[in-house]
Amino acid sequence: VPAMRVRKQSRGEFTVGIREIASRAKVSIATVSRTLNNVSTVSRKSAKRIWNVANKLNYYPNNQARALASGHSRMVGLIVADLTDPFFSEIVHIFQETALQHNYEVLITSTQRQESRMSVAVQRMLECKIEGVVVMTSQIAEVHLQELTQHQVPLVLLGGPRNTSHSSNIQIDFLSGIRQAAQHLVALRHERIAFITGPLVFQSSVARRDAFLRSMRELAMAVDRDLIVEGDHTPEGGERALEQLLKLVKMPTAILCSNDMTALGVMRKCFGEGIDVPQDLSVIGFDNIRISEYMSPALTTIDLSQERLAKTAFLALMKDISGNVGNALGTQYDLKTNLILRETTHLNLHPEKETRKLAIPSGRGQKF
Amino acid sequence: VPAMRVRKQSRGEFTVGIREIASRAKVSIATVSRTLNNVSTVSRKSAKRIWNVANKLNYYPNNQARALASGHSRMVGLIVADLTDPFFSEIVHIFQETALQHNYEVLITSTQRQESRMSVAVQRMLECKIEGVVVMTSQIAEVHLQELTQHQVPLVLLGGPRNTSHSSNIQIDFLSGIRQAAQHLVALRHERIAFITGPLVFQSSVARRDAFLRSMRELAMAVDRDLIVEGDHTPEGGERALEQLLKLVKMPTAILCSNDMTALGVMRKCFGEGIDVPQDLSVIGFDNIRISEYMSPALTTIDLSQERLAKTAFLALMKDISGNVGNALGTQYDLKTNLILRETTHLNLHPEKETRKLAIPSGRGQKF
DNA sequence: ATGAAAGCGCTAACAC
DNA sequence: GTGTTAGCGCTTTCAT
Repeated sequence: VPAMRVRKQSRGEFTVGIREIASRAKVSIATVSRTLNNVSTVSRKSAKRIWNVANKLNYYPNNQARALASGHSRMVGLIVADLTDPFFSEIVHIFQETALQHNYEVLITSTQRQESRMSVAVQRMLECKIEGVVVMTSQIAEVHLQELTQHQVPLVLLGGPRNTSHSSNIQIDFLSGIRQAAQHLVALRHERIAFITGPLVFQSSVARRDAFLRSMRELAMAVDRDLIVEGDHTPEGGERALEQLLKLVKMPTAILCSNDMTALGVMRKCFGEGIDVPQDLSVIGFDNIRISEYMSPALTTIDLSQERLAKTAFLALMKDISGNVGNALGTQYDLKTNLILRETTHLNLHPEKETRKLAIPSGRGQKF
Repeated sequence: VPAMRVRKQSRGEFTVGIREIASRAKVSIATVSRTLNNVSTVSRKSAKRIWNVANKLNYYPNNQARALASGHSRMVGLIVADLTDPFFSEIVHIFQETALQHNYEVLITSTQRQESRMSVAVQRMLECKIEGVVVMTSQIAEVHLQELTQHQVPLVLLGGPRNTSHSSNIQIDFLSGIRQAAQHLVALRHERIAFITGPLVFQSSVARRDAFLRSMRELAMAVDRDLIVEGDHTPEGGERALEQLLKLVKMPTAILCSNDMTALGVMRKCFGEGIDVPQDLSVIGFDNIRISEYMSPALTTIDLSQERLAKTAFLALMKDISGNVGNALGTQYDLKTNLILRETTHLNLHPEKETRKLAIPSGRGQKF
């Protein structure tokens, strides 16, 4: 039985493919493929003809088929802790934008800070045959990362363990910004400075707290145990933490928060309790999410450039994907943080002991 | 030359596929495929054996291959105006969550309110052979929608034109919520009530403004032309709009904003200018984004349930995808809006003319 | 510079 | 219940 050369249309649907283009342009499908992929060995004449036909037919290549045939899906994964957190939504956006410029699609996953969601996320990534994954959440068990590396998937972690093999790592230099914040507050005569942490089960939360502790030690400032309160990086957590601080016999005069959402909750609670920010209480956030600028008063915060982070992450992944195969140890990246002075810090009006008066009239609008 | 039955591994990479499983489980690849797809006609014994092998080999199906062979990509597209806008990031999240439950991946696109980005978005969708698209932005030219319908892609629009063929439509009932807001303000004795619109090139912005105008007319309240100011749905736009309002000889005592981000800008500016919200000026937002609750004072706003919107959109799309093929007219959906009373509205303390005193002491915390 | 042909990993008839 | 086989739409040698 001779093979028929009839195009079988399954389910009666009609799709333009390179076959159609090939026959109309009187060339082989190979030439069409080359043309569409900008392979240089195609003659000007054919190329022109092929492009014309393709446009006329309103042709769009089939990514699935392409991926299958070429072995490259041109997809990467991005796993974040919470897509609805402004900090991450900004990152997701820039990351995707960057990916797009490199002709990559990105599979987004928000774990909503629940570790249980990771396994399904990893599964999706693997089934879509992504070429690499960026992980921006601590709620990820070793097992899941192993599952990925086991399948040869290049990994870029945010604040992962120091010397990871099989994966690159982006480290945030919390200390640089937090030290600036601490010095700023001390310069404003604050003596009782509180710190509201993130969930301490996460490395990154611990790192921020430790950076604070270290900064205070450098300045020879005592820090009561009471003044370190655990939050959860949500406004609600911030409110609860402030409540706890409010019960103290000696209230802090300044609070440093592990992220801006926490600071948002703190300020909200202050408003409710009639506490004036920054006259009665100075507040500093962390992340510099877009809306921090629009709070009233505008939040003084530590900037962690979401744009730099997102771009660094994608580029790091690209490097690892296109780089040599296999077990090469990943690259380390470091991102600095910086204090952004706005309106929520003020000279401490109620110092406990008289210190020598310095000519620092106010913290507002002051260049650091 | 006899055909060899050797698995040719391209590029030297090793991937477990159903062939591998089949040979180890001593069945054909068809049976493996059936098992993995839970087709009931597989014997218990074989199924068990196959699952065991699959698990042991750490097998993950290849979605691309699946899509190609079956003709179903199990991917849908979601196009939103701005992923970094809290209103949309919430929607994106819930939409994706819902999609996941139905075993669908979602291709997210944020047009950043630029129409130019639509064409590339549409291109991506088409190349990924998505099964349907939800469009939640007005910045989309007819041409692009046509491109999609032309390719038989089911469409769900948010606030699209009324009687669209080839696409379903989710209509927001702006009037229900805006009328409540207007009545609330009038009940609080406000007479000069301003409205900051969204960009008036968009149907949805016009619709909100018109709902306001209509509500005021219903209440026999005059609305000066000066009191309708165009914003752009960003905090910056809100600030600019308030600036304009501030120049008026007769300031409004209440402002209704086309969205919460605008209200955020307004409140920020008020804080800067020493205008007390709500004593001097009542402010009402629209959308009820999560942070509106955490502003200080907490924003009174009109709720548009992001959860309902996202779920409705996805389910509508599912219906159109699985429904009959071709040119069936889509379904219309309607979503109500509702006033949420919080802390940014207050009895007007400076009424122009004495109206009869009613026993309404304050707008704060009041049930409407 | 172009074409023929062999798959990529899987699904879905169809046959038994 | 299970196996055989023909593709899905494309890329990519290998010849020519």
